[in-house]
Amino acid sequence: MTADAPYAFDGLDRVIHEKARLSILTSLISHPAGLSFNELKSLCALTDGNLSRHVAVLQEAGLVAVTKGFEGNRPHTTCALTPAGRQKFMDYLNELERVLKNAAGATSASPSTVPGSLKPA
Amino acid sequence: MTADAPYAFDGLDRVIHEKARLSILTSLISHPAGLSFNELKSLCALTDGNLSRHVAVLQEAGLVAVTKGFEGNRPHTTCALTPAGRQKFMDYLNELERVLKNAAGATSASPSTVPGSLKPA
DNA sequence: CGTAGATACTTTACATCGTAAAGTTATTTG
DNA sequence: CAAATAACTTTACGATGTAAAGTATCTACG
Repeated sequence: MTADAPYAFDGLDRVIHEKARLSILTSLISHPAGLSFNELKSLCALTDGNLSRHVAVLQEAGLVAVTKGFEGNRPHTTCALTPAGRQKFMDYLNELERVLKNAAGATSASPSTVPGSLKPA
Repeated sequence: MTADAPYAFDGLDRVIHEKARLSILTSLISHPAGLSFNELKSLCALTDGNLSRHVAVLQEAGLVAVTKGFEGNRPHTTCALTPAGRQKFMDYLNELERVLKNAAGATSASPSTVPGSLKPA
């Protein structure tokens, strides 16, 4: 009797669930070789300050690795998913799929539902 | 050239995307006849105050209809999706599916990606 | 040569927001 | 009638997302 809340979605990690960071992570998983600061900026449509902060959060959480170097003589930051980050993101995606299935199941089906009938199927 | 940020996910409405509210909306779409305050509380594993606030937000956004009445002689609040809420939630779910497809596509495929090759497939 | 503008970020500062704790009103129970 | 329970609501605080300003370096122009 501890908790069987079917719609609680505990697996939706806060760090990942945030929209901007979800964008960043999706970009990165699609580009395993990593992406530069500016590439991320345009792919995700984020401002400089915004991206900087979110990347820092992801780095502190150990989800992305940030490499600061120089391209020519200008600073050049590259970001890539860490193995752990990739794993956690996959876990998150699994939970997302669960959300989607839960919701999608109800959307077209069940033309009528009685008030008393909790806990669907 | 205004913006073609493929990973921006503009459709992820803030009001819906929040974890607790996502729980509530998923609960409600699965129970079209509506749910009581307490049913929602246990389905979503939220505290009283928490649920109260989130429901208020959803109501102000026009996504859920809140009906306050009496069951016997105790107050009894019932929540249900509005038609608009249902529509917006469906739109959100579509965007979620896009996120999932974007990410899932990259997870198993593409054993190597060259740094220069942006804009996948 | 110097200065105005661009590039690549970082830092600060504010304002919003989620959450827990306390408060409210009414109603049972001992 | 006092204490406990029920069903919420309000307040208060801390965390967090975002925009604006700041920093440092480099390039182009006159």
